[in-house]
Amino acid sequence: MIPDPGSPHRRANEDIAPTMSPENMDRYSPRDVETRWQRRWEEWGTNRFTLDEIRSPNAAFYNLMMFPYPSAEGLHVGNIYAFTGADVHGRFQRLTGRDVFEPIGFDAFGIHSENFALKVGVHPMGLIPGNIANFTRQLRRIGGMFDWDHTVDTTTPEYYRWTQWLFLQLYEGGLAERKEAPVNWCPSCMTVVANEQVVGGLCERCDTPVEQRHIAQWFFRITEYAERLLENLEEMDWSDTTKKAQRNWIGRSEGAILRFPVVDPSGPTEEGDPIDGRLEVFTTRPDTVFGATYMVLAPEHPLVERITSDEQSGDVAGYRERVSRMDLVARKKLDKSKTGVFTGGFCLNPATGEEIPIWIADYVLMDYGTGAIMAVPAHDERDFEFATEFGLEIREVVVPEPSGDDPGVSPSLEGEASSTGSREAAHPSEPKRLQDAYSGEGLLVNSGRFDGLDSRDARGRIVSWLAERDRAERRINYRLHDWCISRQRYWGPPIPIVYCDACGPVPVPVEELPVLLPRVEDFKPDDTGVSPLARVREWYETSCSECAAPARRETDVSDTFLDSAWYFLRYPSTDLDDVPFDSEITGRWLPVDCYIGGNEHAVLHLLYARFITMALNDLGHIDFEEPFTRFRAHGLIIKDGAKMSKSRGNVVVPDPIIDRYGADAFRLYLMFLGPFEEGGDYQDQGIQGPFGFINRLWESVVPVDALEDRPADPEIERKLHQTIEQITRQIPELGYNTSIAAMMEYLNAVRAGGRTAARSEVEPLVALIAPFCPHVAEELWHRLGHDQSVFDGANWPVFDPEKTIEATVTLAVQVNGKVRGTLELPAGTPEEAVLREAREEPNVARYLEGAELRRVIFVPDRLLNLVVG
RNA sequence: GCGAAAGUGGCGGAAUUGGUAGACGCGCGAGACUUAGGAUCUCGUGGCCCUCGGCCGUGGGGGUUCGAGUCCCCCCUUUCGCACCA
Repeated sequence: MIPDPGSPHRRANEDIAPTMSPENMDRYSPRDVETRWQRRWEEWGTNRFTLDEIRSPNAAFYNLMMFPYPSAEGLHVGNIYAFTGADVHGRFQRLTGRDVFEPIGFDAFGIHSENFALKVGVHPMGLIPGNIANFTRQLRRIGGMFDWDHTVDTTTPEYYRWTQWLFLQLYEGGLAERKEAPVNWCPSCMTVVANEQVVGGLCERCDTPVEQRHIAQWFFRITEYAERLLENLEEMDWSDTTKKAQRNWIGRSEGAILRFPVVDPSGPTEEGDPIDGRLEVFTTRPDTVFGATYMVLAPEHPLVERITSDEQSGDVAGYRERVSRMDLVARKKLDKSKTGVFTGGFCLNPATGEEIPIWIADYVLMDYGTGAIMAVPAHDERDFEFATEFGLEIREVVVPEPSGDDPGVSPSLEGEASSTGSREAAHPSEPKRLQDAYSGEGLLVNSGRFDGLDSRDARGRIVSWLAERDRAERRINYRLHDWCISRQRYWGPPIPIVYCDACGPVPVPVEELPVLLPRVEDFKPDDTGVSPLARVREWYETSCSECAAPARRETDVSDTFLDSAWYFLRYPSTDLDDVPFDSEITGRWLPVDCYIGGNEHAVLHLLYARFITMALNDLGHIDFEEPFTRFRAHGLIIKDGAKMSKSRGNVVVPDPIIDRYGADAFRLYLMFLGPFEEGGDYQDQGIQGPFGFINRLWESVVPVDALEDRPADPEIERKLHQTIEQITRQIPELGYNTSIAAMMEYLNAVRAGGRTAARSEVEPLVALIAPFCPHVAEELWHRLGHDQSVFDGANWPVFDPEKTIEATVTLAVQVNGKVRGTLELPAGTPEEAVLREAREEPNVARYLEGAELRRVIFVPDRLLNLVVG
């Protein structure tokens, strides 16, 4: 290999001093090999980049993996699995000649660290450096191709200064706003938690039931990007499951806003009465509006008080009180029966003109749609249940198409109404009553001029009709909420805002950043609903940058997800301290070519990172709007059929395994135990196979003098080219387990019958194994006489398609679809010749005896199927 | 309840996408070698009948096809998301 003078990688040292004594030179010692090469990579700067020195724009490859939270426990097997899988991909790219930037960092702010610090009674500022040092040691030990000159620690002022800058950019761009909002409050963590961090009504971190509170919070207006976040997914090279998860989370639904004029208890309100305003509902089924027999508001709906009649005000207030006290678990329990109270108020159904009662009930959620619904009990399960409970009218307005070929979706009626009798059954004069809501499509009935229309067609027409009188408009609604980034916590970047009595909220001038997080010994959150920083007067007291009057700092810190929403932009520019990221360097390396991470972040982190990237794009800071060209989620490692956890006692501790078998064997085993994107079951004995493989490879190469200097055996050569072909195809698709199997098969073939390998047979294998086992590959590569790292220069072997072609093939001969024999024949043998050979085969002939050959199916080089009768 | 993914030997998993099911590895069995090792090597290893050979076999039941682990329909189970989203 001729060293590339233009390579940014430093050339190898001339002499490489062996650290082993001659007598143990020939035995594979993972410890010796790995410490030697880790040291050498460090000395040579093999993985370090001067990021403005790449050979050509196409050669740059940004290989990203989700950075870890540096826990006190150290790296767990799941981390190592993920990082190894990503590292294999990066090393492969590099072996094919690309300049690969593979950074790593630490996501060390957040509740996780803070809670741990509280638990052990050590300040997080004292705790994090040790954890990071330990992680760094372990990360080096597993042989990742990390560029240690470009790491990120989100808790350093050098980093969070720019996190604060990012906040200010969004603030200036009108994408950050402060508003009072009902929030989830975790009484145990003493903080607001995002909707996303509430799992089944419980706090994601401590499983405490979450309550509701109303606090002024900072929000990022991610909902304004809902449509773009959704649209871009179409074209992105991400795993389908991740895209689906994002789509579901954004939750687009098409429907309409319908306006229901309020009727004053003392008499009908004039239409368009500006004082009274109008009640709006969101519905995806405007076609059922003729069946809306009552309306329900969320108990927190702002119009409730104005609608409630005097007689009902006691009941309404009591109900609202009860609901507000209720935690979200109880409220969201599905199996509980519907509750609610009548407000005493009425509104007009805009389609029928009838007065319908207005109720409040907690099954209507304030944070979706308009916080109000039109209830169509005949065609919505929840409304049906509610109407049944409170004896409200159920009016059927959609009946299934009379074709009746799909009885499964017909409404079941009491009595013996046939499916074609639904129409009459639905007539108000009929005493028969629906037993279930029918939420399918069908033909409209009881809907005035729209009777007989298909419900799908009726939607648009009814909306247009109501829109003529300004009672409806089309609307697309999203499940996605704005991103609440405030945390009433200590361990995060202070939000860079100052409150001035005269000027209101004033952004901290960029040149004054960072707003340093002060070292506060008492950082325990309390029940006051404000951050511990609000107890540090000398910190929060400041002056307004606009009018110089005394002012007060924002004491909330920002969400950890904000730290991780832009770290990939920082990595290439960590050398620079006057900008968050350099535009030229960013233009060269971003967007990220391949991002690998866990599915647990498939929704939130990825969505936030996409949003921030889009916002920065709109604000003119970067020229791309999607940060991750390709994303793949790795699977989960389980043990004994269950997720590893301390409580189960099935946690695999990596260090002792690496001590015994080496990082290379550990890496190889992890990549071998299942498809990378699906994960797999960790078995303690499993590493034996890959470890043995490395040993056999070692023995096949060492001592190098014993290698035969001859052309590869033709059979072996063919196998080699097939193996290269397969692996070159599979590694980019993360088909690691099968790639490793292919290498094992190849080595088995090389060693079959105890034959001695030729150099040309094993040298390519050393390069092939390099992504998985970088240390041993380097060692063998070096012993084979190369004085440069195997990763410098495009050392990935190239296959010759000609040489993958088999000379002879094994054909299966079937009689009536059952294999009765096989034939070894030259590749490409035509049908007639195969048939002739097949008839010679005794076992085949037996089955053809006395039978009439009716049909012959021939798949070239695969099989021959003889159909006899 | 809704959504997604998946069910293949004792185990982890392969299968060119409709063409010899079980590659590769673990484990297990037998043997070889020995500087006794957590080493290495050889052979065997889905079940049953065992005779060259045959029958059965990819969660269960149907179907399409010369041929189904793969495609279609119904059912069962598991895992993971979401969970009153109008």
